[in-house]
Amino acid sequence: MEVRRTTVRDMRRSNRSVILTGIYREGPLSRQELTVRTSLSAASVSNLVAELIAEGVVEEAGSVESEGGRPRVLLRVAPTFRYVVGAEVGETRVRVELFDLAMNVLARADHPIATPTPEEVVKHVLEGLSTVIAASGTQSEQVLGLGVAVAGVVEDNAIVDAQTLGWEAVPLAALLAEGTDIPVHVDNGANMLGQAEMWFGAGRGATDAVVALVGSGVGSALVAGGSSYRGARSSAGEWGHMTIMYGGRQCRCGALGCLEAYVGAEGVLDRYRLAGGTVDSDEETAFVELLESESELATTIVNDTIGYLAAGFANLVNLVNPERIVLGGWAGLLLGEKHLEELRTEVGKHALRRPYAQVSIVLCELGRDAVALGAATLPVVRLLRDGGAVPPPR
Amino acid sequence: MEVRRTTVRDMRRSNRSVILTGIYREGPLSRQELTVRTSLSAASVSNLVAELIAEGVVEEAGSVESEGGRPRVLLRVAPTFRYVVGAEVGETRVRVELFDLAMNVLARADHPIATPTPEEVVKHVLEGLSTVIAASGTQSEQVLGLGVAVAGVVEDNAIVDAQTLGWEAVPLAALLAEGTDIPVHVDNGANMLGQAEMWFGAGRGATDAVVALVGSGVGSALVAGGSSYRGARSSAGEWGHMTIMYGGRQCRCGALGCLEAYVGAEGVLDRYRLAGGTVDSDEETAFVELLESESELATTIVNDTIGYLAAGFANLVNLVNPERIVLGGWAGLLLGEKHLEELRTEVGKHALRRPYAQVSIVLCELGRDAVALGAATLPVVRLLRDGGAVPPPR
DNA sequence: CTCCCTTCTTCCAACTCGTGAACTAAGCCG
DNA sequence: CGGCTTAGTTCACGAGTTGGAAGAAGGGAG
Repeated sequence: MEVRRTTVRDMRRSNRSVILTGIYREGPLSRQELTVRTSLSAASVSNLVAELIAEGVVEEAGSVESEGGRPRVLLRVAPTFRYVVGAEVGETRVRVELFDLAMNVLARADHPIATPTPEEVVKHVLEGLSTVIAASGTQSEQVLGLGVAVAGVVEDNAIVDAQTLGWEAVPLAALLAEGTDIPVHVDNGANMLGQAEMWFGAGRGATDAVVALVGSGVGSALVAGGSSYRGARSSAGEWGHMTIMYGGRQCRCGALGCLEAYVGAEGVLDRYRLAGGTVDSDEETAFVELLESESELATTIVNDTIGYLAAGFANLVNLVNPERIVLGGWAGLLLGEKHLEELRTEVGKHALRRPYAQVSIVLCELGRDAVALGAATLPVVRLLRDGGAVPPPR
Repeated sequence: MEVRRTTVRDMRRSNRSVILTGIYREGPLSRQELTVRTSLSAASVSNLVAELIAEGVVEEAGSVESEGGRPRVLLRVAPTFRYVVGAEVGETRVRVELFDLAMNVLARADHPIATPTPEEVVKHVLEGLSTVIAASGTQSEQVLGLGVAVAGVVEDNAIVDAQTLGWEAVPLAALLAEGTDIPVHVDNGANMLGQAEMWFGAGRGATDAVVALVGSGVGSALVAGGSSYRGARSSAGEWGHMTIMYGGRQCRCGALGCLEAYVGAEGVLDRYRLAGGTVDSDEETAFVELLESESELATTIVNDTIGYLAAGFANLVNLVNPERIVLGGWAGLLLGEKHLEELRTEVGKHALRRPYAQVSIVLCELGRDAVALGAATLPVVRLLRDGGAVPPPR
């Protein structure tokens, strides 16, 4: 009995949420359009909008002529109503960015980091937070929340396992909360990048999609029915460790034949090397060189990679039946820019006809710096869910 | 802007639905327990329950002593309030069953079928419907709905594609509706079996699960967040055609290396045959013999099968992070009864540690005849969703 | 057998919300 | 400037939930 919708007050909150979400997600809208889309009465829309305007969440933004009558007044979420901060915790740096509600970057703070211990990271995130708040000239009370993206498994705002950082069971949100009054949200980096693409990039408009990220490793973010799917215990989306070659290459996760071992940049270059290719010491340089090389060996390796990746995509298509697959990650983008058409064709060879015909395969639009942007949407999601109700100051 | 929750009337409907669903799914409950679980006030629960009792949907069912005070009156959905019918359309027969709301079978009609043309099937389903209604002594008006399970892709109650039956674009629900006034629902057979297991079998209590079906072919039903996940266009769950051996055995779907080609009974026996084993002409007999044989070859084949199946399971574990995987299908059950422990161990070798630790792998409890039962839940789902409101007679 | 205690259930006044219909606002056209 | 069209607002009303108080139903003690 999970669903509990009760009092008449909840209804109002819910309606506020629907209206606010509509205004935020579907661009400036007039009250009139809102009544149509929400199937609320004009009276209620007016009423709720008036409330939202009075609270400063929504503002009027010019008008648009209608068909002969009174012009519609467009509404938008006031970009400067509150601000949100997103942080990306990487292996080598911490990046913190402050956005207004229209998701314009107002300030940024990067900090290189040598050994990413939890203490170091907490310190630099908090420093970055102060820095961006100061640099943007906003007040701390005006910051709605801080979203933090980490490359690891996150359950209930606490990090459970982050191998690349060497962390285990680190209550990151709690640690950060000790140093700030701003509400903290922590989530997985791949999910956050996916979230950014879904809201502002190639995923716009889709409700059932997968954002597939191919870098040195391979991951993905699943979106089902319009919201991120986390599975039973928030670790869904581990697409990289799907077996596509039973008994095949050893993956760093220990298993054999994982997709990552074949299409992750590391795996690709390793295959190239084993086949006799020479590989630059820098992974990205090497990968670019491989893609640009016209040698027969390089071509074979690249083609094989496309084939393996296509099988991985086909598995997604068959199992999840998404309407869109968004390919990203630095290696994924490099690969996709040159070979997207072949990739699509290859997916068709592995996937069932019907779901294949229903999926579109596209590239990420936001580049790889969108992680902090995605993280910054976490507080926004909450704002929208709560219908613009701002948590009381502590 | 999909979510639209509006008027105060919807709220009542929704609350009725919550209460009714609670009573139905969590056994007999007292009003008092309902107030706790629904977080509605005692007044509202009483109010709504009174309404439900007056309409005959719910009835009191004895009482239970509380701690010293007035005993609680237990409530249950009146089993005979309405009846539901489930039909299973197979390649060789049509089975129709009538249940009361407690899902006791009250009547059954089987009909062998030679060439499953849509006309034949429609005719026999409708005949079966009349038969079970007559046999159970109920009135046609008392039948809430007819759920039909078909082995094929179903979109919006219409069959899009059913290869095993040789159907394409058959508007089955519409065809059936021409012959009866009872509301008709059509859905995929694997999903229906999954639904039955989730409600009454090994899936009880789980909210994120996969029901994996291994028979001659291989399929699955995905359950996410408590309800069946259909994907963008209702064909999610095609687990059998996931590539687990890139470039491997040819599958009947045309692709290479599908799971089904390795663990579907047909694929298993084919592998056995190719390796020199002798195989009975009847598939099931042959499969049982293979499992019982102690020859080295047979053992190898079975062990390999477990390995492949484990890889398929591991892919599910990694990608969707379910809390439970329920293995069923005739071949799956035969395999599972003997080798479940090995299967679990093997899954551990292919899956990531964390999600593997969070999943439990169990066998179906309902046997393979539960398809009609699952189909019959379709009208029940609707009844619960609508809070016990019965569609007006036509 | 009666009274009291505990717990479950119902009744009632108060409050909140969305709706429809009438009404106002605002632009356009002739 | 008046009529027309479309957009947004006001208000009385019906519908629903709630908290608190009263009622109902047993069990136990004397």
